[in-house]
Amino acid sequence: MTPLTDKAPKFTRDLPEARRKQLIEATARSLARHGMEGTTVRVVAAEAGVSPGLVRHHFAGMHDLIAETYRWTGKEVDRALRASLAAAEQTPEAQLRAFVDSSFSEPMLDTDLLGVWLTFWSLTRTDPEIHAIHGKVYAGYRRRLEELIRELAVERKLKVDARVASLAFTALLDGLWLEHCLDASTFTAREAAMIAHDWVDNLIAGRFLAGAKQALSA
Amino acid sequence: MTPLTDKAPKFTRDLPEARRKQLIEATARSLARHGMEGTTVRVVAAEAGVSPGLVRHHFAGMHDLIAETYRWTGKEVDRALRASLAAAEQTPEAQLRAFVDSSFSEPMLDTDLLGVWLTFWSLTRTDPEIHAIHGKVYAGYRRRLEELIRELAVERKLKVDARVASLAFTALLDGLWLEHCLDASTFTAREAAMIAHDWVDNLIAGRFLAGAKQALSA
DNA sequence: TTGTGTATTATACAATCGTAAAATAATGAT
DNA sequence: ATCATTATTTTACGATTGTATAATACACAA
Repeated sequence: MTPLTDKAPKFTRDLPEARRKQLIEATARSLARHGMEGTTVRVVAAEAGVSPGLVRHHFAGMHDLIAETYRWTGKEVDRALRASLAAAEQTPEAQLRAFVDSSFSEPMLDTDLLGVWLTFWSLTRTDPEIHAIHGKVYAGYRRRLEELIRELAVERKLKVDARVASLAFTALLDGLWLEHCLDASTFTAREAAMIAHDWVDNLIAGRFLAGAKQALSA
Repeated sequence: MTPLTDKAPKFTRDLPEARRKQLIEATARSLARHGMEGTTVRVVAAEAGVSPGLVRHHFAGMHDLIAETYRWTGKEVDRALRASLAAAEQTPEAQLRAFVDSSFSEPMLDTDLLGVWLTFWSLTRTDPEIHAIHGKVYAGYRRRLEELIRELAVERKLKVDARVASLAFTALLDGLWLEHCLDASTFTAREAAMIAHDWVDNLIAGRFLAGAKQALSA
C-alpha cells in the first residue's frame, strides 16, 4: 500500500500572496460563524486547512490578520457595488437605484457578511488601527453616493444638501441591511429595497429636507 | 497604626439583588470599553470592586451574566425612551418627535451604549439565547412605533402601511445612531435628528410609499 | 456574646489562548 | 543530481481563560 518510489507530498507550497488570501478568507468565515471570541489562530488555520504556525509566518500576528481581513472585506464589498453600478445605466438615478438593488441582493445579503461587519464595527471602538481602516472604507463609500446625489441635483435642478442626503441614504441602507440580516423574519429584502427606492423617489421629487432649511442656522 | 479594638471590614455584604445589579453594570461598562474579548470574569469583578469568585456565586456563568446584561440594558433603554414619551405631548406626532429627540440625546448618545449594543448584535448571530432576547427587545421597540404611526394615520386620514413605515423608521434611526456613534466626526447628533424629523414630515404629508402600492403585489 | 447562614474571598486546576523557536520538506536553481 | 531557499509543520512555553472547591468572615438572630 505504501508507495515506494512515488511519494505523496505532506503539504503543497503556495505563493505568499495566495496563502495570505486563503487565510484572510478563512478568517472572514470564522468571524461570521464563531464571532470575534471564537476566531482563534487554530480555528482559522483549521478552516484554511493549514497548520496554526503558518498564520504567524504570513502575518505579524492575530491582530494583523484581523485588520487585513477588514481591508479585504471592504474592498470586496466595494468591488461588488462597483460592478453593479458599472452594469447599470449611467445616469444618476439609475446608479442610485442600482446601489439600492445590489445592497439587498447577493452577495450583500449573505448573513455571514453582517457577522464579519459587526465584529469590525465593534473593534472600531477600541482599536485605533481598525478605526482608521473604518474611516477610509466609509469615506469612499459615502463619497461616491454624495457625488451621485450631487449630479442628480444638477440634472434635475434640485436644491439638496448632497452631503446630508448621502448621510441619510447610507444610514437608511445600513439600518435596513443590519436589521434584515439580524432577523430575516421581520421583513424581506424586497421590502427593504422598496423602502429605499421610496426614499429615492422622494429625493427626486425634491422632498428631502425641503422645509427644514432654517433648522440648520437655528 | 493597626487598630486594636476597631476592626475594618475586609468587605461588606450586600443583598443578592444589589450585587447582581452591580455586576451587570460593571459588565456593561467592560463591554463598552474593552469589547467582548476583553470582558472576562476578572475584568468585570475588578470593575465592580469584588473578587472574581463572586461572579459565579450570583450567576450561572459568564454566559449567563452577558445574557442578563442584555436584558438589563434593553430595559434601561426602554425606560429612558418611555420617560421621554411620557413627558411629551400625548399626540401621535409629538410622540414620534419625542422618540426622535430622545434617540439623539443623552443617555442614548453615550458611545458606550453602542459598544454594548454591538456586542449583543454580534452575539445574536451565534447565540440562540441572545437571539431570543433580541427578538423580544426589538418586538416591543417596534410595536410601540407601529402603534404610534397607526394612530397618526387615523388622526390625519393617511393611507400608510404602519408595519412597513415602522420598519423604515427604526432602520433610519438605528442607522443614524449607529454611524454617528461609530464616528461622531462625520455628522452631528443634531443633523441626525434633523434627518429623522424630515422623515416624519414626509410621513405626515402622506409621502411614504405613496406611489409604490403596486410594487407590493408585483 | 455566641452561634448560624451565606455572601465573599482565596486558591487551584484543566483548557486554551497567542507567540516563539526549531525541525522538516517542498520547490526552483545550479 | 545536489544544493539552497523558505514555506510549512511541529513542538513548546508562559499567560490567561472559565470554572470548581474550600476557606474565610460579615451580618444577623438568639
